[in-house]
Amino acid sequence: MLSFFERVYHVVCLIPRGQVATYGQIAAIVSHRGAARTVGWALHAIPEDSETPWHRVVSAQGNVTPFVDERGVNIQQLLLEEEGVDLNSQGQVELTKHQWEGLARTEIDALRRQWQLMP
DNA sequence: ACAATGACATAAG
DNA sequence: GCTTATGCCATTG
Repeated sequence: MLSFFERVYHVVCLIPRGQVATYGQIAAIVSHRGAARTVGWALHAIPEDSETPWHRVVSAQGNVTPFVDERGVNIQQLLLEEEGVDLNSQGQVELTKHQWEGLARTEIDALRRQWQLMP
């Protein structure tokens, strides 16, 4: 039985390069609707050497995290731009262009079965 | 067991 | 547009 965090990481790894997903989207897959906050918590807990593409997760408005490094550079924005995801003047991802379509019902069900989640 | 925390979401004013 | 308030849920102290 994978922990909630591990499930989050698993799903985040499914987000294709050049696309982004919202916290709510992830939450809807790994748990019930409403676990969005915990998803954020899970991402916050990601070790830096992890290969999980956490930068492909943004808020429902397309906002990236306010986290910046010592030089004030927004890591997430940088990583996204490297993948060809453009942000508007307000530093938001254009969800209409880059939002991940998510998983098909059948795929979600398969994952849930794999995780032994009872809906 | 309980309260607090969090990189959220949604609805209402 | 904005600011609140409320719901949500796993983890941690």
